[in-house]
Amino acid sequence: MPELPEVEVLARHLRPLLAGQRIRRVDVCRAKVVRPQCGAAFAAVLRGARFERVARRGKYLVFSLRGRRGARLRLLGHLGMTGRMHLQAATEPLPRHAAVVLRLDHGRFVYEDTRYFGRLTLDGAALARLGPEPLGPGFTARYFEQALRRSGQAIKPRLLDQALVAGVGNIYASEALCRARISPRRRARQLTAAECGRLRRAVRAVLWEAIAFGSTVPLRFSSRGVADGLFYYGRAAGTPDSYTERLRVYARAGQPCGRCGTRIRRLVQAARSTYYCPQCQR
DNA sequence: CACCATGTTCCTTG
DNA sequence: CCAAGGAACATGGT
Repeated sequence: MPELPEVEVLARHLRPLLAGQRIRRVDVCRAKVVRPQCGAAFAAVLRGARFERVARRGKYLVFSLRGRRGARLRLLGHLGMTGRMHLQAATEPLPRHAAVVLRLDHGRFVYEDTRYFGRLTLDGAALARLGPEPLGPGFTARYFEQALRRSGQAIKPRLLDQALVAGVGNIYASEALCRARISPRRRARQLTAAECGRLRRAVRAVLWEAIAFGSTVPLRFSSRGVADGLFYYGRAAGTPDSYTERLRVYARAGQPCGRCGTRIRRLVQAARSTYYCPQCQR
């Protein structure tokens, strides 16, 4: 669930639910997802803290809290590939892969992650390494063009570099290149100014539309069942077919391109799948 | 059994 | 030293 749009929708969902809530107790079920590595120290700092703000930066959730002695705390959450966060009643069963549980005054905040690739950390250093927000003012045409000019890497894996632009992942990288009609194999520095401009606009449009889509789906962040509200692969269980059409190329190898009918292809770049239309994207 | 999976970090290769 | 690519991480779905 974890590219920028999914994290943004989650942040909006959690914001009103967490504001003002106090952490009574912290249970670290999987020590490896927590930093500092000592789960006891992590728990001790957060115990008694109160949530003040929930924000997003790239693929990170940023929780601002006030510690029990008044200190400002910043908790970063990264969902890895399979992480989820939701609130549940204290009487509900914990999900199988619960990694960290924050017990609140009423109910609890659960971070679960089947593969445990995600992280919760009190160390904010990761944010300093991120590039500009793609939907923010720092992601200018000039910045993007100059940043791409410095790399001979293929443009698709280049888009996954969080220091170039923060929040684009494997799904939306393919989608943005499709929308901009640029081949994923093109070298970054060989894109023309016009192509850089198209790609920048495509990145923004694809992310913006995904957020808009996610925000209109009634979200139910339950840990079990199919309709858990996160628009994974563009499919929300039990919703009309139009939602399944949301992604133009991702995971559609062999299916006809919606524009020209050519079969969509899958290729592997830097050990990740890329999907594209060989006719439309040159 | 084989292969694939929304991400990041670390190691190797050139 | 640098850039780029691949494996590792851990679990589940098809």
